[in-house]
Amino acid sequence: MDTNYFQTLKELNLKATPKRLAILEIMALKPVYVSPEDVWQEMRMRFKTIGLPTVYRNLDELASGGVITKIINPDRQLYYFFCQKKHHHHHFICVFCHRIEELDFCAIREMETEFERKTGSKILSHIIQINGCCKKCRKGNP
Amino acid sequence: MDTNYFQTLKELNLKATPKRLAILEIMALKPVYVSPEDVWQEMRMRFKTIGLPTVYRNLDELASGGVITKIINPDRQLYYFFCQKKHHHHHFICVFCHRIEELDFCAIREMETEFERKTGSKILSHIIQINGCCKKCRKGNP
DNA sequence: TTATAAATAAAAACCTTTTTCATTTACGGA
DNA sequence: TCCGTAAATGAAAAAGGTTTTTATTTATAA
Ligand SMILES: [Mn+2]
Ligand SMILES: [Mn+2]
Ligand SMILES: [Zn+2]
Ligand SMILES: [Zn+2]
Repeated sequence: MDTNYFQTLKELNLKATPKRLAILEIMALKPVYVSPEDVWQEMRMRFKTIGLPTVYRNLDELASGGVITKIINPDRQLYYFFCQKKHHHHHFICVFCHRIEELDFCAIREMETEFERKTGSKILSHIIQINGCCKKCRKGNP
Repeated sequence: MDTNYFQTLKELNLKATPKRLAILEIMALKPVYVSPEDVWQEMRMRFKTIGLPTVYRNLDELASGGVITKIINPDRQLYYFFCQKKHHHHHFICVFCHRIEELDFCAIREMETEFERKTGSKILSHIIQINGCCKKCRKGNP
């Protein structure tokens, strides 16, 4: 894991502010996905003044830069996770404790049973969704 | 496609109100996923009084009953779709026009290229996420 | 050290979704 | 068919997460 967050921020053309560095440190340590509110709570222990909008903005910027990843949760709120894996992969998320297991495979049904046996987890549902731009919309979009 | 929506509602122990029937009719015709607001706009053409909360409530009930399906959209708002397929399957969604293609396969990477070639769509991203309850949380949950 | 653009705090605004509650409606049983 | 009752609805307000606005502060390149 790369811990030169100053460098990380420079590469995104973002100023290396103490608060940004702290957000990266906080995120990198967590084996769970977190809400902006979660991050804010931790930030408040480190800084006497830290606004929630600052946390929202920074998390959004870091996600746009690909440093952290947005996590889809059934509650449709914002969550982020600092992935260790850099190649294409997916996640098992626990919607109760927010713990994440990073997965290397991509097909689903076939391995559900084996996955449950190996990890002791109970799979409640899975999401597979392909997002894109249909034929009609390609005329004038991405 | 089953169009006996009166029967559909009875099976869910829901009263067959004109508004519920209209919502089902509206949903069943659409090849796109829709927001509660979208449905409300159509309902307003059919009823002089129709509250947005009624639309939200009914869509939620229908989704709980498995009649319609929640669609995950990157904007994290509520969307629903009336699936034609009844077995386990997934969707290609166009985030521009909300058109949906119902898919029969489950693995992803392998077929992206073929899918794009066949349909003329451009896949921008895909979501695979397994939701569940981890080993630790199973002690006291689902 | 200084100039400048970028980042921030605080407050308010925003917007989707949910709740509350009084009124109306569907419908099973008389 | 008529009633009684639980369910459904409309209107209004509230909730709650997220974003915008603006004045001030800060990082950093020159
Ligand atoms: Mn990951
Ligand atoms: Mn479908
Ligand atoms: Zn499209
Ligand atoms: Zn868990």
